Amino acid sequence: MESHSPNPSAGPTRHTGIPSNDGDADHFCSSCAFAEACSIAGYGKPELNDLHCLVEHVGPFEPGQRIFRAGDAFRALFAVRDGMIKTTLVDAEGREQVLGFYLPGELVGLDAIYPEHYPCDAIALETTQCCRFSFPAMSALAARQPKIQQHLFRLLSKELGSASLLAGDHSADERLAAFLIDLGDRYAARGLSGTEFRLSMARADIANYLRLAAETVSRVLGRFREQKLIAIDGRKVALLDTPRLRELARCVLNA
Amino acid sequence: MESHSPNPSAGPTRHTGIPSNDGDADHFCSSCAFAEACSIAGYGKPELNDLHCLVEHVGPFEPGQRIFRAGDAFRALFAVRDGMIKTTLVDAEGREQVLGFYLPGELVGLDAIYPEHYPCDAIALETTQCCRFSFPAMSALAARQPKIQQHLFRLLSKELGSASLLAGDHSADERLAAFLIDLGDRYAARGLSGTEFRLSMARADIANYLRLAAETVSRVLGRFREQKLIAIDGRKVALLDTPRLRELARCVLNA
DNA sequence: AAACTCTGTTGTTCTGAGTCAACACGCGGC
DNA sequence: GCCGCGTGTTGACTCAGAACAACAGAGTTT
Repeated sequence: MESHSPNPSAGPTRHTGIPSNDGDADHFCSSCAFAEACSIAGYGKPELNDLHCLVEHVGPFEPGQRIFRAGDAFRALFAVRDGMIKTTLVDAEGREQVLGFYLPGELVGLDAIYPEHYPCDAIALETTQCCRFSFPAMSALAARQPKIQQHLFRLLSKELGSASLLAGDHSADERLAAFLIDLGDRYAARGLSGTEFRLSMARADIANYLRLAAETVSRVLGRFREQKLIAIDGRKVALLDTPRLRELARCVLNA
Repeated sequence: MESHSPNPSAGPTRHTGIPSNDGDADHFCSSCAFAEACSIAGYGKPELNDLHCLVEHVGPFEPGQRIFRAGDAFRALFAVRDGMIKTTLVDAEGREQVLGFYLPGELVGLDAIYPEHYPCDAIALETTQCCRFSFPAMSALAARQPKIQQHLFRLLSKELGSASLLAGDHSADERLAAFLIDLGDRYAARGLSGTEFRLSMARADIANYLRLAAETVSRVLGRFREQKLIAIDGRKVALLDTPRLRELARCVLNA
């Protein structure tokens, strides 16, 4: 592990309901996957309370710890509050396959609804805290609150659209440019810098996610640096020439 | 076009509601994407009527005709009644990318919910008839009928899971074996033969869908024939050794 | 029946990315 | 300090599949 938290509490801790002393709740909630649903429902109204009552804070999870495992019964969706999660599939031959990376505000577990079991492992990449949304409670609420139902449909459909992107056959350069631009855009949507951020995942994870060899990722990032497209030092990256990167990424990202 | 229907009516025809003389309605509905939702609701009950009232039969569409185009406003989901549909994305460079093939009973358009516009073209590969489900009416019904809401969540989640499959990095042999096995399984789920069926799409479409060159598809199919895994004549294919094919496909298909 | 088009197959060459291997760096433990 | 370990970078070689090209068969058109 690159950085190991000095926090002595090894396992995840659980808080039922919303702690009253949660100072950053408002900040987090404003960029959470359900922010839109909440604001439509109207802060302070009973509907919002309904939504908050089915939420549970879980964590912290230390790097490498699993939030859920492939095969576990599906009970809940998880929104990342802080940190980062990767989801991985282990295929018949035992090879790991990275399906996605989830930033704060994003929702993990939507692909578990149909099989009713999580199809993949969810693994913390950094010290990570989550909101746990009970899915039965969530569906019940969605049935009463059309806006929330609509929101869930949209979240599912959105993930469906982005899943198609990685599927195309693109060069290593295009894939990496798209990866960096996409991460940047997602950080920006969260209100953080979209041009300077930390890659929480190892090069091998990036490579696996993009279906490339780790060596190829190294080489392409090196070339991008030579071409002054990015500055990169370890896991700290800065996008220097977003227009050219976006141009490279265009055929991957745009539908 | 390989086979051109002699049907003189060029454009798609529309029937509002369910024609009373639709002899095969029951047969089709029993294998449609909403069959489960209908049977849960209970045939003959008012809920089923609700569902049927928001359905419209559209078609026939002739091969090459579009059911919807990328960019069209999203109003409805389409279930294939008869024939076959491919969905294709046209990227910035104008290159076509096949996203999926849809058999009778399957639902097209779920990826349009989020963007509120169809992200891709839907093109008939054979003379094709569809059921058109108005999405606003569908959501309204889902809000009243939790089972139907649940069913839609499941359909979305299912498609999300299968989208991950093609994303893996697999050899041409594995991809083609998985493609054939998957098609067979889907035909079988529909009540048709899972080992002998027609490939409605051109080799170039298969290749594009699997992110291979058309020549590679030809060669691999030829090799499969030599190895007596399949018998293939033009677009008619028979799976001769499903166990071995399934073994080949294993790391692609199984999660 | 010749010319054309569309689809599919086969042969040859070429290349992007994988694989194997060596090595550099930072970090924690002894 | 030294060692081991995980992570990342770089170089040399290999290979699966792409690209290019030629051609065959089946329909259509003239």
